[in-house]
Amino acid sequence: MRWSRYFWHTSKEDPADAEAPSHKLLLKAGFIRQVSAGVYQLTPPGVRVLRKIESIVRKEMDRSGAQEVLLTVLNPAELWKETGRWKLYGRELFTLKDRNGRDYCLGPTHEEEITDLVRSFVNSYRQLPLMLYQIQVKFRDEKRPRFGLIRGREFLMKDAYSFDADEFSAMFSYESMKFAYDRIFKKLRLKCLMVEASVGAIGGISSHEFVVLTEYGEAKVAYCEKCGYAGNAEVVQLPKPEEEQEDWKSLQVVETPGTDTIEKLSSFLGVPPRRIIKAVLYMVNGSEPVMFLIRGDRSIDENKVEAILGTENFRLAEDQEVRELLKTEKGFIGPFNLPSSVRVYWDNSTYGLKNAVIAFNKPNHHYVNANPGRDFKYGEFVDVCQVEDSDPCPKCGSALKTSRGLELGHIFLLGTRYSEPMRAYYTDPQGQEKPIIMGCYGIGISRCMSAIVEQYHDQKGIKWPATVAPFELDIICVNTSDQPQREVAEMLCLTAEEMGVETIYDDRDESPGFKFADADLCGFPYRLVVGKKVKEGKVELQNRHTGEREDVEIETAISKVKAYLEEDKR
RNA sequence: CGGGGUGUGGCUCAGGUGGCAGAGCGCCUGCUUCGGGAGCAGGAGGUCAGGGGUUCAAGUCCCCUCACCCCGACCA
Repeated sequence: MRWSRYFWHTSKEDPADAEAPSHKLLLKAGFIRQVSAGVYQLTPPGVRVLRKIESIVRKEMDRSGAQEVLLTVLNPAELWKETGRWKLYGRELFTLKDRNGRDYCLGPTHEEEITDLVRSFVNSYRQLPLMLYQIQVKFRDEKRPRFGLIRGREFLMKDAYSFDADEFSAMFSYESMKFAYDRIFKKLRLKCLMVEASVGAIGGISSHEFVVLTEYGEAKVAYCEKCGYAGNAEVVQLPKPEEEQEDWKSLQVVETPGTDTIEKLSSFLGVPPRRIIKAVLYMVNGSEPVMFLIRGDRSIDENKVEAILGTENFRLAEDQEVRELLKTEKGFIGPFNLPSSVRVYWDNSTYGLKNAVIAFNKPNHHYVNANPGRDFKYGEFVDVCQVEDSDPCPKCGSALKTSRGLELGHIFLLGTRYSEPMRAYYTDPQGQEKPIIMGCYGIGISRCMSAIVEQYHDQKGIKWPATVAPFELDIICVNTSDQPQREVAEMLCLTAEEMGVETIYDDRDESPGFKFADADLCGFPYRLVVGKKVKEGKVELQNRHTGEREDVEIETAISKVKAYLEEDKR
């Protein structure tokens, strides 16, 4: 491909609206262009990368026995009403009406539609198991699109669905997807962690996420370097700590004016935050007060709260509600003399404290040296504590590490959440009608493109792994007005194409520095520089990943590149 | 959905206290140059996000709307 005729336009300036490296570089290098919030166009090189990711995913899906389908973008509301998700999915669903006023949505995921397809043809155990997948554009009206392709409102996703006769067989399908995902992320060269994920309110059986560790992700994960355990922060259970060993001191009431935060209280009393018991009041379903008590140096994980409450419909109590219910101010909430309507939960972190500080619903006052058993009684213990670095691993007890992560894949054993309400039943060998056991398995294809850039870039630009690079080789002619140089460059270009090396030939009438900068920015794994050394029968081969340069014979240059590439892609 | 910020040429931005619309990059023409975003000369390119208001006069002051970005809670 000749760059002078190729629709590829890079920019010298950093784009103003981008923050994340992948967002910045994909824009600057001209792979994507923004059309509106969370909606992007892909240019020819952008499509080349995307298609490569897609074909890696497709190949591994096919290999694991999944069969490709193409479902619709425009989904009729009826199917969504069958499972109740027309209402449940909420504002994220892009909805529209046709000319006759019928309701549709732009598919954000396709459980309903695939179940509809399968139930129309499958009615016997003899037709199971079955695994179908598609690579399709999805639409979600995200509250906050972010970071370019990382979270768009329109994005490309691979979604697979498994259909099995029983749970054992379904587990088998699930495991086969785990292996497929492992192979896919290896091929994409993504350093990826498989973490245990929450099964959520759907009541699924098993769920894992595949996350890459990057600060531009929205998942919080904890992992153990000792035993290999890894989990989404919200599923990592934190146990009660050891009871502290310290003699009881005498209980005191201390005036603590204006100490409405843990920091202020801690420095006012000279007591470390971990000796303070913090009370947080939530309102569930608008009006049911629930109090959580947690150690002052820890914070509440609202995903865990959701799991305990069984609803996502809760929020922190307003100042006014605190006054009405507890006759006190925020910062002075405690578990004493509460109205009977207030449910109380003690986080595990509060267990075994000695000589603690705790509020008792009197503004500007705290108890100091409060001790469980003498001054107060614990109630029901729960785990709502956010995981932090060096918390104990739930498997082996070693210190955990925590990190931000970007979720690229999610696999989920669904059970009969969709097959039951949609009556996707089959007849078993005994003639009994049974619901099909389902699983679903997603990979954010366009998101992977960003994730790869997050993991493979430097100051100068992108460093595409050979498996997904838009072109494998960039040929630069230093002086295009030098006849011999140009002839060598053209010849190398032809040879490369004949030998099946995907090549772009930078024949643009620009200075060498300009072309070098673009080559670094756009991230080709290999670059051949045709310059002065042509006289000696040599050209320079550069490796974008290692930065290494070597002079190679013109005759063998391409076969050398090809050999390197084969090694890289292995 | 809460909080913060920004909208001026294709891109990145400048335009105290109202007074002829600007620069750099990019683009076009010509000449020179050619191993790390070249030089000189000439040229084109604007609904200053949109609407309303104040004023002799608004990019600039006031009100409203819209768009986009960032920080938090949620999805791949």
